[in-house]
Amino acid sequence: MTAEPTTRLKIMELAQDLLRDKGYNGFSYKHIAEELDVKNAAIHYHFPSKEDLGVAVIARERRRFKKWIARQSIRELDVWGRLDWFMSIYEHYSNGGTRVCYLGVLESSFDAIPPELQNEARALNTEMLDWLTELLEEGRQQGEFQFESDAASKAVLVISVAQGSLQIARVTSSDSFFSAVQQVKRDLGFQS
Amino acid sequence: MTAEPTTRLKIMELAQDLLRDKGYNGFSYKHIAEELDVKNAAIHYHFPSKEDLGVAVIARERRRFKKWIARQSIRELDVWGRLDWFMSIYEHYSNGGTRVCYLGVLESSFDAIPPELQNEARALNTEMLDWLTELLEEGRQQGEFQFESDAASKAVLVISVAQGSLQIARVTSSDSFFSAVQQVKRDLGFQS
DNA sequence: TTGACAACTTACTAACTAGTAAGTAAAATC
DNA sequence: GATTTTACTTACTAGTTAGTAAGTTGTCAA
Repeated sequence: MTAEPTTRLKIMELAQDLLRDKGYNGFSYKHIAEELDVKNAAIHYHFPSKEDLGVAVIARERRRFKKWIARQSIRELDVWGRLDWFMSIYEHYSNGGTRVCYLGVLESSFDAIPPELQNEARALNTEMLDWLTELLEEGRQQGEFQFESDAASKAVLVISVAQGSLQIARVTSSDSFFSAVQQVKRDLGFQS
Repeated sequence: MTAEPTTRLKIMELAQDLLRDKGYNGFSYKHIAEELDVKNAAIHYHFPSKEDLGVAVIARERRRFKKWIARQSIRELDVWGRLDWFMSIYEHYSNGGTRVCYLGVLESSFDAIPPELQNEARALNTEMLDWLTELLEEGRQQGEFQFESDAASKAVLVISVAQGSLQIARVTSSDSFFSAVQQVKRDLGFQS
């Protein structure tokens, strides 16, 4: 889309990493300015307030998720393939066990982030839960997934496991994420 | 133990709440000072650095956990009872769906908290995982719990679910925690 | 060629951050 | 009764925070 990354994009990329690693209150415009060798006013030019920056990062992630789930190559996968794809989003976040997903970070310090960012976090959470709920329901109707609870509760469980195990992996530096995903799949009836 | 809470204890109580709700970088000595109507130097008197305060809060929680699991009334419970007790710790954190557990908070912004606090978080995490691993192994040997993976992986899964579902409950304001716990119990073989 | 606009920098601010040094009043210890 | 200790307050500091106002420079269209 763009040949060379503009300052605006560089800011968003770095902010995304910082948000993930340090939380919304764990980084400042100064960090970004020094890292990218620009002045903090340059960041304020693109994102007038820190809230704007945070919202922009999560809103982009929401757009990406929407685009992904609309893609033919994802839609034509069977239910197991789509589940694997969904988990691979978290796996992608997981950078050698040192990263967690945005939602866990934002949820953990929910009372300390600005209102618009709360809304974005809530929206992304809902969209992911809704998609996964539908997938689980479809898989159950196809006889591929086995579970007793309602699909929405199961979706919360699956995302909880992904989110939680990534966080635990961070402090134990183990591969707890992969093991957790395997258990979830087996729980749903996967024959290995 | 103490008739009236001293300033030191009040600081720790409030810091604990703030840590849980806003994260380590989401509160300041000023917040505590204003809330308790003391000067920020009073907090520095009891806890020279913010790192000391954070460590004190988590270290106390570690001592409490150790004391709990050593208690006769806990030890004499059957494996299901002990599992329920363990989950009730998280339930206690969950204050109408607005609170999460300390570990999730600290893990989420792990790169933005001071080293000694990282160590305390790691230690508490390990101690809880170890206790739960032993419980799961004992339950399996008694024929009460059914699971295929190794007990340590299952322990990570159970704690992930508790931690993750509390975080999700915070943004969806649902009772996802209770539903998640029920599913975990059913998964282990609980007959309702 | 001019004028508008985009993408910045320079230079600043007020409020907040953790943290300190020196003083004080009351209680405990000798 | 004198002195030490505890638990603070007063008054301060250096650095950081998000944020702004006023310039500067390069590009691009009329």
